Amino acid sequence: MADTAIQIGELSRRTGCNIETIRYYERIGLMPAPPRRGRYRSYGGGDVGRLGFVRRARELGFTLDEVRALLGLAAGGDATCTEVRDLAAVHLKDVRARIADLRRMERVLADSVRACDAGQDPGCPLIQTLYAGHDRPAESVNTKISM
Amino acid sequence: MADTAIQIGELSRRTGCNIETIRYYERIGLMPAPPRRGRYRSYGGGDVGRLGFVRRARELGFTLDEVRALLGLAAGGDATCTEVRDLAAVHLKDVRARIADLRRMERVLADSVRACDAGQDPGCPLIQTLYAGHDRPAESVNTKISM
DNA sequence: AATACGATCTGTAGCGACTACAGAGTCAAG
DNA sequence: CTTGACTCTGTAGTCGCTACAGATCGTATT
Repeated sequence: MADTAIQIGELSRRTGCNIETIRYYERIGLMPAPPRRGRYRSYGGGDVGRLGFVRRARELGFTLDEVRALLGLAAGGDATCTEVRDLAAVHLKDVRARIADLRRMERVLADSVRACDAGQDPGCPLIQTLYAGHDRPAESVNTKISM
Repeated sequence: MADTAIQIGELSRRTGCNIETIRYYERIGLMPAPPRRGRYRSYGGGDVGRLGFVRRARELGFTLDEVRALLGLAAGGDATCTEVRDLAAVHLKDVRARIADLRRMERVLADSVRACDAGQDPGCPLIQTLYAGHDRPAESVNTKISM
């Protein structure tokens, strides 16, 4: 436990997290500032764990603020499970909304591409879709256009 | 056709596009700088059409660069349908990849929430998932974590 | 001992697609 | 003549990184 000290490059390799990103996480207070060996950052096993946690949470689509909250909850006792659950449930709802949005896009795009391939319309079907719009002004579940 | 001149607020209302965003589109050259009545921008029917086109393309998830390309193609003749089709097809692939990513997230989240609800594990199942990772380092189709 | 190489350091600026101000000017109605 | 709604310009902020530039550090080789 004592001499498992590693440098930032090794931490990066073990977690799959970019070096610049690690330093960024430190700047915004998501990762603690580690002690220095000389002027180099010196990390331990705890950091590998914490950063791994952060990365996995990010892979599940949690925002950095949510990750911060999760880290706080994870540190607390086990009475926090409900809170974690609720955070996840809210996020899950969001993920599902995004899936729904994307599926709508997918459908329209696939239809257009198919119509293009059929090639019977005078003029490009997709361009026509874009010019005319399709009935509704197309409000998405998420108000904003989420790239 | 002559006196259909409208102000930016009206254009915003008709297209559902934020005023600031309209000015932003002008700055980046996606919308042409309209003539001025005094110092106020004065738009015509063509602008409503063009901006509507842009908005619908954005709703389909095209990037602004892709929208620029689509606008160019739309202006060109009808030999461009193939190019439009290809642009759409590439984008469709991307949309599908994102859906796949989100579905992976959805599955893990839903599982965790369910496990939390069951409430049999000692400790929170989601927190445990995040700490331990689930077998693979979880590479997504899109290399980067796409919020 | 000099030098080359790799890793790390700090600090700043850029990305995409907006969004949010501040502070000034313009216009019509009451 | 003032109020209120609208518009103007310009700049800075958002999110989550990513990409530099230019300095410094530690080790290995010549």
